[in-house]
Amino acid sequence: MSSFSFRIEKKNTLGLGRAGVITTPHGDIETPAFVAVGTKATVKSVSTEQVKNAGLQVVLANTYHLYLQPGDETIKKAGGLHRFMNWHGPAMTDSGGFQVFSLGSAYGKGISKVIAETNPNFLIPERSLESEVPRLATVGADGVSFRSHLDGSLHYITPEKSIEIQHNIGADIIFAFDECTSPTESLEYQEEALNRTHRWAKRSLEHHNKLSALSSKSIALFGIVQGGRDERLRKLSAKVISEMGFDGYGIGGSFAKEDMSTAVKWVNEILPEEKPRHLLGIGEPEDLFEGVENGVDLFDCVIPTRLGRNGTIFTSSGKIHIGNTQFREDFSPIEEGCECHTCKNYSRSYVAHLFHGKEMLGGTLASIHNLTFIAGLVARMRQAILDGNFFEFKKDFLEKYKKS
RNA sequence: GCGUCGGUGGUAGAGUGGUCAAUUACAAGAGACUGUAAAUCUCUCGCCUUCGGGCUACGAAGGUUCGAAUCCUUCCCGGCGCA
Repeated sequence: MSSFSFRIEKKNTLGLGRAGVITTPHGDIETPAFVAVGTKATVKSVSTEQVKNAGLQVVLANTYHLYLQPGDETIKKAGGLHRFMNWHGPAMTDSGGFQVFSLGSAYGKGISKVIAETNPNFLIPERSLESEVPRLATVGADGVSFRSHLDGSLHYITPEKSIEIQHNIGADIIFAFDECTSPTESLEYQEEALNRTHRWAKRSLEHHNKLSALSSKSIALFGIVQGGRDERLRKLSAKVISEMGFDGYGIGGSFAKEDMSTAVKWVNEILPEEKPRHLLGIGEPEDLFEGVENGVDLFDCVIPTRLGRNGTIFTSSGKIHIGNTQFREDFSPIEEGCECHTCKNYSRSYVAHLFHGKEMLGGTLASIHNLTFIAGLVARMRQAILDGNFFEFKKDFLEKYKKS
């Protein structure tokens, strides 16, 4: 009946890493896989054809952003997300849970998904600058109040509402509505928020089942594990969410850089092995290795496109700022031997020129390369697992990548 | 030639006696960015510095003044007008 499934092909002998295949109504995803973020039903500055050619198998859009604009009813009328954005492969939507964080406790404070361990201020509750900036999201018991960043209008999102919007959007995989907490919150708050996320997970699942029963469409729902940086809460969350019976799992939260792999390990040792796991919002090369090694199957991250648009480009020997003086007359490709559209056709000098001239194509070419690089890296990790040499590959790659 | 307006840091362009190494924008240089409030943001941008400050600077040279990018004189250069 359900056209969603996950099959493990091979496991690492050490650690929790595995290679597998997720089947969705819009095709298979070979895992581990990197998911392109297309928040507003577009991977910024890149066409869906270019996304596909860059080797991406899946895209992730955002519930809250699409609800505000153009509206989920519009997407439903258009025939669903796939047709609306002309992406015919597997697609996912995030629930809006991240916006509870980014537009709520993190709003205007310069706090993000991964924080530097060298900034202890961010880890001490109440030390975080009690910003004068009013937050745009406020958590209530039943849901979250959002003040639209587009026009100031007020919107109340409950788990049921998030699921309803996601069904209207119609991706293949959707997420339960959760609360991504700030690492600056106290342990007491983390626990309170976690209990809320668990209640919301249950409500998300119930509403999803209700809507699914009325629909011919097959949509998979992933539950989200939270728990901050606390071992007890992370493990509790993994257990509670596991027992609810989701199709797969998201691992959420804002991490201190050095905590991430530990938290992922705690969680993945508990989550059922036969279901896919998605580490939400993570995508730097070092982090991807840690995730895969610790049993993550899916990653999504804005980093390839955001960095690309801002002029930072991935290469196998580290990141470069393409606008830097040294590239102005460097007529070699971004990365020698790279098969992406950018590297096959343009020089560093040309891309640098586009950035200096503020030409839109610069962001596009850089994004195409970065997407190719990151998706390709995860694909190589997958191959390494299948070939039984994941750890050698990790060592070789990082040695060269971090040298510069 | 006479008259007139003007010459400010890479560029444009503020400032018109002290709070000016000089507002601002652009250019330039560097950095940040991890379920996208982001084609965005931050920092630097005369020279030297033990980061306290020191030195040289607003066409050039003199002068007035306690003090000048700012006032005066002459010169040089440019725009415009009249010859």
